[in-house]
Amino acid sequence: MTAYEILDQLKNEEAGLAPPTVYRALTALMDEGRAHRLESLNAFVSCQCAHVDHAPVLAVCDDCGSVEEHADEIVMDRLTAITRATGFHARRHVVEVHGSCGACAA
Amino acid sequence: MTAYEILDQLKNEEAGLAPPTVYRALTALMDEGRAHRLESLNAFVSCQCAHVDHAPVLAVCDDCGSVEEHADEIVMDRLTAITRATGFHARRHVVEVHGSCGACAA
DNA sequence: GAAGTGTATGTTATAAGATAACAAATCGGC
DNA sequence: GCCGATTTGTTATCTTATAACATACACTTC
Repeated sequence: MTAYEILDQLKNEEAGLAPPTVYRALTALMDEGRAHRLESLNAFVSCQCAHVDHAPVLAVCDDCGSVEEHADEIVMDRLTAITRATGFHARRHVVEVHGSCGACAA
Repeated sequence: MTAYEILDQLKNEEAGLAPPTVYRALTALMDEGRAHRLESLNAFVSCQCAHVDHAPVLAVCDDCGSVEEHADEIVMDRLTAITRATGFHARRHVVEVHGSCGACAA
């Protein structure tokens, strides 16, 4: 869901809302780990995982738009290790996979 | 480098260029594997790797803006495997790491 | 309690990123 | 050469995100 889609929905309930309000709320939710940014679609998804420290792997179905969330510490640790080889200090990971979900791929 | 930064530069050499032209060129370059999209910054980077089939891991320094490119088949394969557990058919990977590069972290 | 400072919130305006739409040119097949 | 498909260039508009500003609120100091 993009910020503007959220805005359109909230406008039906609460007149006069503007983009900054939505973005601030989304930023707060992400800081709490309750929502994730989906960079490749300029969108946001609510967190479906039990609270983990690592960013999730988001699998996006290009056909139906569904988003699956996978927590995988091995990937994140490997990313941190790869980049550490050049002295890089990793702080935030963005991991997204585009494809077709099980239902659409069948 | 964002598309508009590229556009500004090209405008000095070739008057009258417009965004679509730049985006088309960038799309073509990405199709050839000669450039990569940096989703989290709405930017593009030229490909520095020997030609690999997999999307690279892009490590972005939030301090100086430098971008390191790492090719790692293990990460990509694991991403494909994780998502395949639910029948997902992976086609495109987005893997980016934000942090501080070796020079800035020192 | 009043004043000052910093932060949060809401609103307005604008910046930044991207694409739709259209016209013209080019290419390939017949 | 003609026609349809594709490519290229241009104009216009859409989409996403943030800067800027005003106001309110919270906290600290006197």
